Amino acid sequence: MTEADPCADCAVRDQSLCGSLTANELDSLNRLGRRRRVARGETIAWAGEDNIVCANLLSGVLKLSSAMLDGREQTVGLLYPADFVGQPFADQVDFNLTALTDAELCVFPRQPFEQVLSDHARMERLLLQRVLAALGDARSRIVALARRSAPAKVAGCLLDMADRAASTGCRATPAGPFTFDLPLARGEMADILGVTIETVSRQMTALKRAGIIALPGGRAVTILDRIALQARAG
Amino acid sequence: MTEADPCADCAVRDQSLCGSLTANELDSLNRLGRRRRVARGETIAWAGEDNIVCANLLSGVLKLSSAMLDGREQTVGLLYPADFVGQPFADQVDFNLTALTDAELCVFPRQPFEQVLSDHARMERLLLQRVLAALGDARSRIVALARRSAPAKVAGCLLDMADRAASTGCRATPAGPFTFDLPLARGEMADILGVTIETVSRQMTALKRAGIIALPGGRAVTILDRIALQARAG
DNA sequence: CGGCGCTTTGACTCGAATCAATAGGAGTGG
DNA sequence: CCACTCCTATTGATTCGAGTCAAAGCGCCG
Repeated sequence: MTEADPCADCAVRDQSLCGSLTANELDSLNRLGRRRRVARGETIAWAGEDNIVCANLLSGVLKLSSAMLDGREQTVGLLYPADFVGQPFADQVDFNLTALTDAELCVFPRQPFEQVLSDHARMERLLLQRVLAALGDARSRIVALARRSAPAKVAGCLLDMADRAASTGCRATPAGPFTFDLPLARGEMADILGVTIETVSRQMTALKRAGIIALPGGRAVTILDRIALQARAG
Repeated sequence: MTEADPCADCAVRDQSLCGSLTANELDSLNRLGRRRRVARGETIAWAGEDNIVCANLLSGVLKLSSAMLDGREQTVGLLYPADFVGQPFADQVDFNLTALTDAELCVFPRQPFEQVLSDHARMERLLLQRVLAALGDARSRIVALARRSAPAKVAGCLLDMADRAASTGCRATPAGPFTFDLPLARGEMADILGVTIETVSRQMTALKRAGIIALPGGRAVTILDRIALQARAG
């Protein structure tokens, strides 16, 4: 091979779909995969375009979203490192795919990737399980969007983000104060929760005034009273 | 075989996952499958229960739903004939599964069914494609629930139901008046759309007064002006 | 006929959107 | 270092849509 093994330094080798493959089998994907960096805010694919690629997300956070006619936007899902990105077997892309932070992808052309799926049943099985999990996640999100009040949405979002942050380093005592950086701007939270920026902002200040969270500055959030936050998440 | 081939009279033989199997291969499922009838309103599985079975839906309409603490309910998906029912690989059921109409299922014990998936890659592939489609559907539903007004939700629901009815017999001229039976009571529409019964009722009468639909009685709905209905669906 | 469940309608309330300033904060250039 | 700008976030005043509460109306079946 003229090229160094691109998987050797892969941060998500064991967490991603590739974890189902032996070093040997990985070769077939190796030949297909190309690293790609995207900057915060960059849109990787637009809804309605031809569906060209799939990928593994190596680092960063991506969002899947749908744009309304009136310019508003609704986020339908978030993608984190080791998540699979893309829609196999679809001719067109259904949702915009945008980087919320700087991110790095391992990109595969879609159709050859589908062939790899056919050749590696364990990988297809793993993908099926991930898609089933994503389906469960999307359905839970339906319930939250349709039935929760704005305070509950914001509290729930903060808890989700805190759990996500806790599971990727920066662990602290689960009961005590816990500080982390939101990967989301207010507007992005609003797009996820199906409310306006102003509503998110108001709920955040309400939580701050209630002594449940603190906002030390920047994108940092400190959870002072997790129990109270969970109570508000309904 | 002591038992007559249960697939011989299956109404959805070619539309369901079983369509991927040859008559020979079908034997392995045949041995697992049992027909089950459920009555309108009957709940087949409760969220939180052990996940025992998967199934193909032969006839009728089922809903997947989540119950709120306060007694309200949110429907997260509908299932139609030939749809696959259940969550392979999950230990617990995530959502209540309830019959909206009298229905008939072809039920498989979950774990043996998973083995059949492993043995029949074409079938697993087909399931993957269906789950991907369900994911896209759930995400579209997220957008509709989070961002559409009540009039748009009701109009959109009627169009969905009309399309579904049109594709299963009772076809009429696409432009002219088109009458069909809603499989849903008002309360069920409300649970799907994330609004109250009263709101659904008001929107229906608003559409009737605008001359866009007629309500001939029972569960029948006539679409008089599809264009206007589409306009309201946003 | 009477009761029960579903639907419609009305009056009122309340929560979140909208409209409109104002305030921070990061980066730039004088 | 400070003034300026741009962008995001916060805060306030007001509106509007959908929820809530309450009361009929209707159809169905015993």
